[in-house]
Amino acid sequence: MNGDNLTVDKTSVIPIYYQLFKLLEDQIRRGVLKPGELLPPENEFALRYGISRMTVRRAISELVAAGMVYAQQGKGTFVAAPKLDNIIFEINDFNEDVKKRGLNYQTTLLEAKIVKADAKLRDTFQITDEQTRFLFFRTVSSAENERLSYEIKYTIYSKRKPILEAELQDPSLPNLVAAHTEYVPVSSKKVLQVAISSPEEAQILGIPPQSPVFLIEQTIYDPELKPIGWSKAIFRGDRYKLTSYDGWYKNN
Amino acid sequence: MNGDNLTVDKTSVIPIYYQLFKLLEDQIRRGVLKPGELLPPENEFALRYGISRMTVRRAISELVAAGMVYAQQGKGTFVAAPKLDNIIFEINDFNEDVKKRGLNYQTTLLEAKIVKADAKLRDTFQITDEQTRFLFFRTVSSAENERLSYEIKYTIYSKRKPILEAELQDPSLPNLVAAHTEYVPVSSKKVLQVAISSPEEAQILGIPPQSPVFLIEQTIYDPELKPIGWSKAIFRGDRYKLTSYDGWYKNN
DNA sequence: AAGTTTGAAATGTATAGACAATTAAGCTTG
DNA sequence: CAAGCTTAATTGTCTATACATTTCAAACTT
Repeated sequence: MNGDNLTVDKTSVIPIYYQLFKLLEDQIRRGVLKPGELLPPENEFALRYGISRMTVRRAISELVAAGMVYAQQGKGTFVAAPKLDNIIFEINDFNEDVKKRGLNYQTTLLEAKIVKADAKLRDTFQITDEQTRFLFFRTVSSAENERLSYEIKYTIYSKRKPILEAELQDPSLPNLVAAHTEYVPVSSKKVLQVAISSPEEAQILGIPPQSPVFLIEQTIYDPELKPIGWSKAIFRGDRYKLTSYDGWYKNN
Repeated sequence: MNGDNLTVDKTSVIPIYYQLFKLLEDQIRRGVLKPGELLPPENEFALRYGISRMTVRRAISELVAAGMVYAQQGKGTFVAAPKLDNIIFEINDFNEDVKKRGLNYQTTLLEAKIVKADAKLRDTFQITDEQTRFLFFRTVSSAENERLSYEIKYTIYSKRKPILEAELQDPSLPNLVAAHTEYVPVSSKKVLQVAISSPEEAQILGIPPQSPVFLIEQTIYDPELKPIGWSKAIFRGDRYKLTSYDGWYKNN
């Protein structure tokens, strides 16, 4: 019941290395093995469980990959101290957050058109050709008839593909770029700021002007680091908060 | 010069698996191998370079761990599509950000004392004992004589260790918890919000009241998920922005 | 023509063994 | 005693091999 299975089953369909990995992971999560502590040597595990040292190494390397232990040649393998200051989330988490609360969530397309590059756009995309065409999207997401976020997106328009309703299912910037350009998106830069809503944004979101909002700008690049997509998203500060967990929480 | 070394050197001190890993990583980063593409089978690599298949597997498993390829039993190994919507940063990045700009950065201790739990504190720490004592810290960080962030921190005070000037070198919450409690910090929850500065915060930071700020609350837990530390940090919205890169940017 | 079987190709797991590299402790020697 | 040497312990790399599992398509059967 308590998961204290201190053996491995060599006949199980579950790989031996995985059984051993889970066994050790569990002991670390529960604090039986504490940060800084020395693990038994690989050969002892091999002997104790009647398995090959390479199999033991496989289990331990999974722990290393998970950041739960670190090995020092000549010394041994130690339980690591968890990194607790990381904050990890996805841009999508902003919306997942709302969906999780079971609200009726939807994204509406306000506008989609093909535009030529103005000076500002040419600058962000580092191009000089005034004829280059871009796809432009404006969307609003809302829950329970309340508007929560507003987003504008630009991508280079190099395929002549029509804009489909279907792709609004996942109107994320990487997706739009992949669908409408011939470039391969491989890298991305995001800048997260606090801002004060502009009159236009306030009007669209139905909030008082000068309200605090999250502002996320994202730029997407191809392998040559050429910008191929850019977006700016505004999230209502009074409706969104981001929660991030890490470390070795117990999950069982 | 261009890193196009398509061989591995079996006599090098650099491990073979690592050479092969770098070789493939480079081709993926540069777009020679594109997302979705099929890699040659492991046996072909082994034959081509005159190395063992297990060594090839080691190289590929590093690529898998890096999220750059994925393997499907029976089918083959494919180049992955990079995840571009992740936002990853550390709480410390708020300050690193400022330090990077080469500014004279420093953290000042405003107050440090031992307090007994009031009702609100007992609630966040989920305890009933009114006698439990806490360490309380208030710090301000500034650059070029301008105050940028304000932070209050609480940790359970179970060791009788005096508060040292030294530990203000790294006054991060996980650090303080480790130094002053007997609990082992293994897990953490962070909530990031936009807020409007309170009169007190505005006064301390020297900004107009009602200014937009980042608010980060962090709770630190022991293996039993008992809260052992809590902090609230306020960052000036007009001075901080967070930048996050991911995907397969070229780094050479 | 439709369904079934078979087999080749690919990745996944496991083993036993050899040797390299690093560390720390004990020993030797000047 | 200090410096250097030796050795045991431990993790790191690499090989060759065997068999399992999954996928897919070709061959075969009905």
